[in-house]
Amino acid sequence: MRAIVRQEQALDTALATPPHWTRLPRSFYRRHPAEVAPDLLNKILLRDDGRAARIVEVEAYAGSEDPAAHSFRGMTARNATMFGEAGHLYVYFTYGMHWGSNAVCGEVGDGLGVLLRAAEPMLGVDQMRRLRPAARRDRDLASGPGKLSQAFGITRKLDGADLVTGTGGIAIVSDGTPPPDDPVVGPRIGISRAVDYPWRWHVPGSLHVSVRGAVRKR
DNA sequence: GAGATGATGCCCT
DNA sequence: GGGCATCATCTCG
Repeated sequence: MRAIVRQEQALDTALATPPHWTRLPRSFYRRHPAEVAPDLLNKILLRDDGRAARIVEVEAYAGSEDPAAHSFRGMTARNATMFGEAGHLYVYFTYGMHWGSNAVCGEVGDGLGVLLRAAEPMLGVDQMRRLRPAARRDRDLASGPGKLSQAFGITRKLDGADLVTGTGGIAIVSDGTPPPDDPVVGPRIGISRAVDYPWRWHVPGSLHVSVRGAVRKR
C-alpha cells in the first residue's frame, strides 16, 4: 500500500514537472478500441522517473470479434489482464525476446485493447538511450512495440499497472494536443489472421513510427 | 511433454 | 527486402 502511495506521488511529481499535463478519465478507455486507438495518438506515455514520449502509432485488438487478438479464444493466464478493468496496461512477451504494451479497453470481460506501437521521445531521452544501446538515432528509440517497451523499461512486472492513476509507475496523460484530424489508417502489422482489418493508426508525417509507406509482409 | 508459432528487431544487402 | 535470433504460451495428445 505504501509502495502504491509512493508511486502515485512520484507520478504527481512527474506530472508537475512539465506544467499542465493532465490525467485521462477512466471513461476514455471504456469504449471500443477502434475508437480509443486514434484518440491515443498525440497522448503522452509517462513514467514516474520523468521519462515521457508522445504516442504516434497504435493498433486496435478487439477480443472475441478479432481472430488476431490474444483474447480471441477467451481468457488465459497470459491475457487475463486484458479482460480486466479498462485503463490498465496489458504486457505480453513474444518472439522469445520482445515485450508488447497494450491499454485495456471496453468493459470488464471484453478482452479489448490497443497496442502501443511507437512513440516520439520527449523527456528522459538519455535513460531511453541507455536502455536501447542498439538505437543509432533517437527516432529508433521507440519506433516499434518492442522498442517502445524496452525504452520505457516495460516488462511483465508492469502488467496490470493503472494508466489512469499511475499506480505501478506508468501512465498515459495529455498535454492538450488533440489527436490528428487526418491520421494515417491501414492494416495491422505482424499478424497472420484478420490482416485486412484497418485498425492501425499513426500520426501523419511522424518520423518515429515503426513502418512508413508500404505495409510489412508476413 | 512435445511441437508449432508468433501483435518483432537487428543487421546486412 | 530477407535471414536469423530465441522462448513463453498455447494446443493437442
